[in-house]
Amino acid sequence: MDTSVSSELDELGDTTPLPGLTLYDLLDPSTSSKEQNLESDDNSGADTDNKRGYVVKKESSTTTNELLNAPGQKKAQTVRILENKRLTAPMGTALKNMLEGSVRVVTTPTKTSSATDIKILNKLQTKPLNAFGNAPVKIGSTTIAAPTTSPKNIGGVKTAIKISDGKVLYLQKSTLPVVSVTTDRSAPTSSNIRHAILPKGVTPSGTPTMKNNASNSSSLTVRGLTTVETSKPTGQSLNAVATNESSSSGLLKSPSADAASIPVATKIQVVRTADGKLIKLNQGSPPVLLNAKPATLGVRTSVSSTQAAIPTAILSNNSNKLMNKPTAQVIIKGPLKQLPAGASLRPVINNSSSSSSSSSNSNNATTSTSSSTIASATIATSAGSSMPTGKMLVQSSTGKQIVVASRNIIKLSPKPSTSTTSNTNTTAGGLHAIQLPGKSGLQYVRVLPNNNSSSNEIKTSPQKVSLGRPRTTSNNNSSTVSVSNTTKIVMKTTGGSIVPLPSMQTLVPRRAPGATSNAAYTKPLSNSSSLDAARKHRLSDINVQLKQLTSDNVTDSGSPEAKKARYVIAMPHTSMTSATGSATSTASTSQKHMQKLIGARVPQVKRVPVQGANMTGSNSNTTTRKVYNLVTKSDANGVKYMICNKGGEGKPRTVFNTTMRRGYTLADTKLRRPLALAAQQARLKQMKPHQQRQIVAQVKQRQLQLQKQQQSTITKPQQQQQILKSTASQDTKIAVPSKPLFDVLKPPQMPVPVTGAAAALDALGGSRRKHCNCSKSQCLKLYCDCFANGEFCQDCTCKDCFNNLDYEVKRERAIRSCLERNPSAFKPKITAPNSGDMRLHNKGCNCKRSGCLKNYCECYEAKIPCSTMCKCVGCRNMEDRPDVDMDSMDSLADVKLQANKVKDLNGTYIQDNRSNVYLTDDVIEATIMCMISRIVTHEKQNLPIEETEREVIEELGESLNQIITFAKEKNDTFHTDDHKTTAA
DNA sequence: GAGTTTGAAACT
DNA sequence: CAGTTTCAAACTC
Repeated sequence: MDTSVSSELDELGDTTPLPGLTLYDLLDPSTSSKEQNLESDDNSGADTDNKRGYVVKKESSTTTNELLNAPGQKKAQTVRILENKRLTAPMGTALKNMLEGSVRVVTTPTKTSSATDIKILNKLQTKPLNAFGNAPVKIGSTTIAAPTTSPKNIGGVKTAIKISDGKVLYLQKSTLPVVSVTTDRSAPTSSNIRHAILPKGVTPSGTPTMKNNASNSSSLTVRGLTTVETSKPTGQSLNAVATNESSSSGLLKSPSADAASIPVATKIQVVRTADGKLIKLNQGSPPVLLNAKPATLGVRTSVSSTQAAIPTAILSNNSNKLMNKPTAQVIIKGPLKQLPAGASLRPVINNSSSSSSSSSNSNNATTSTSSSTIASATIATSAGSSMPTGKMLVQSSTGKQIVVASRNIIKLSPKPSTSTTSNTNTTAGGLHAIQLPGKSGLQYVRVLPNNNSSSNEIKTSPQKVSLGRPRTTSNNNSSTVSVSNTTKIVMKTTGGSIVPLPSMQTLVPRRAPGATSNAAYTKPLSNSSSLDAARKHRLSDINVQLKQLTSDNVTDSGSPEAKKARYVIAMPHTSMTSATGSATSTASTSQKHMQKLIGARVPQVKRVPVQGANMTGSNSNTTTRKVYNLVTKSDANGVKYMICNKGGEGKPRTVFNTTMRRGYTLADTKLRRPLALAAQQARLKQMKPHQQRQIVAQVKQRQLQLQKQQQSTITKPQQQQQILKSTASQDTKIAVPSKPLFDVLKPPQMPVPVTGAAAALDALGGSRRKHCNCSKSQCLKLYCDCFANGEFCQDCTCKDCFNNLDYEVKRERAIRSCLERNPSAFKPKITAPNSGDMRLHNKGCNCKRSGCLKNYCECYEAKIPCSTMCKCVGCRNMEDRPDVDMDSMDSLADVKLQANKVKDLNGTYIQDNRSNVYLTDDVIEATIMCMISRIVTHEKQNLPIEETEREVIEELGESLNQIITFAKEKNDTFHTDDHKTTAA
């Protein structure tokens, strides 16, 4: 399948946004020579947890772009998108669905089967594998099971594993195809046990039931495991983070299973092998092994579980047969069988939930393996020597097997979900829309052919991995991500923003030395080989770091580099914070800070109502549902794009009556209003490829800007505390800046094109503010409004424009330069300190001659009054008052202007100071005294300061009114006298 | 449309 | 940080 944009547009044609599915992670144990460090790490559980995910000891400052462009770079890209978690309006429904965890999975009609598609890029392993029981079980390079029995085994077969909550898991190596792991909260009684057959020493965790195919002699079946703690004598919890995530991650709990019978599913973070090594099963994410989540793995399956639906990783063949399965299965197969030559390399890792699913399209032969089990995964592990290190065999339910590098498997996030319904639909264009429990939107996944033949890895199939994962923070946002071993990714939002993601790393602000809380938004500083860096910079790492961000006990264990986040596309989750009642978001923190900066004064100006502005004060939580279709696409240059289709909220538009100058369009998210996703998609379809790329790149631009902003936002200690506080309450929720990233990523909100400003419409149909006309700045300076707004120049009349994808390097350099000069360069200039507050210019204007009554003035242009932040001279752009209309003020201004322009005898204008006649010292003093009198009166009455302030201002207004009236009268007299004089 | 004005951005 | 220059939009004619 070609990954043309057009086809992707078709995919995007499905308008229903998916719940926050995000590209979560790539499971890459094999590549982690660095992970070996972790494996051998015998540190305490806390340390282990802290270090989780910090696989990379040496960070590379190499930008993603560079990495992606590195020749021969075929590593699967790990991208994490922290989506904006705002709920779509109506919030009630969306939030409810989200909280309930309902997820609907829909597949595109073009494909016979629906499946989240994962492109397997690795070489095919043709070697037969040893039986599972005879060889170490490996996933990737990680050995999850050793052939030898450990002293902990019970009867030489079972291994008792104590989990963090006191449960005991018995891991038993069995020759039987299915191994059961039982968990018992108190004792290894058989009654209250869940079975999973695991090799000794292997402690799978909170993962979907992994059941091998019947054909497989040796397999792992892990059901409903909770966070697993090895029975290491140290007793140190290896999974500190995961322990309390059961509610949020809700991995395995099936709807039918009650809490008593089924332990709360949690995710395994670390597993200790028989040889005593600690194996990191995943990085900060609940998913085990394949990272497949129990509930949600099954596309099209409706999983009803009190626990949150888990992200699903689906490896499916092009037919996507498994997608139609109502069940979510992840099968891990032990021995790898020799694949027949030419055999289809389309592995399917299908996760199906046994829960009550109402999937309408269950065409799959695969059925849920167990009623209670949430999901099963079929994965052929590289058994012993037969399987190359870092490879695993993935077998579909149809029996097809493929050897893949584990790093090419995208790990889905363990998003818990409580809803029980899931629907699957098939959309045209091969796009599969899935709805996950707890998600009100749809996630689209798609199988795309791998066109990159230059990869040194054998491509198993022309498939592309499209994985989405619900975030741990519930949201309505969904994202479809297609990941392939491409060099460049572009994210495109249906909102009209398309961002190239090749240099996602660059989007992450540099991490300040010693900074901890903002580590997630930092990028590595050090330079290293592109290959290593690319591999290192994985979403999983980010996940861990983000998770770490949520922890107050962030330590500096390991190298400082270890904590640097990579490839973070932070998606603020404001909605969830409010939905969950968690702490305030970063944005609110920032707003508070801004409010402090501007002081108590909060102008109540209503002189120029902003049309379309969401002044209802509705929180930003309620609006966003997005679908991020991260589909790699290669252009002529080999640049691949990840299209992020933001649904729900749609393309934002500026609601201003007039066009806004630079900076305003990024401002208040409340000003953005949703645009029908379908309309956006339709517009996008109409776009030409280069236009689409442009838009995609814009998203990146905005991401970069927002990342920078977010970094600066969270640097303040109190803000960090707030973040930590909020995130701590959210368990697995990742602390991300509350300001929705994709609000920023959105195209600037422009006035709805009412007239023939069609030219102002951007490619996505959204109104485009205007077109720049830069001639000397190359559109790479803030002079250029397009650049300043994070947009690419489109249909502009600029000269020598570098503000496009063709000059991305220069562009990014320019962006950095701007940010170096002013970290807030791309921040919104106009923001509202609090919801419902009057917007204010953050920096204030500096007008000298315009009186702030011309569009030269940014405040005036933004239709907001000048504030104390302004340094303007002769400002007349002041707050409006009910009793003083601006017309009067304008009249006064006119009087002044007229008075100042008095022709002398030669006919030239001379300065006339009569305008100052009205504002004598006495008048001013009297006015001030009146105001002071108000203050004194109020103080005596102990009235609120707000009221005092209000009345003082009113007093001032009244005084000005009188002055104006007087001035007008005098002016009339003046003109009359002047006329009489002239006549005389 | 050309020229002027203006103020933010950039520079020194 | 202040002053100057550059720049592009806003404005005027």
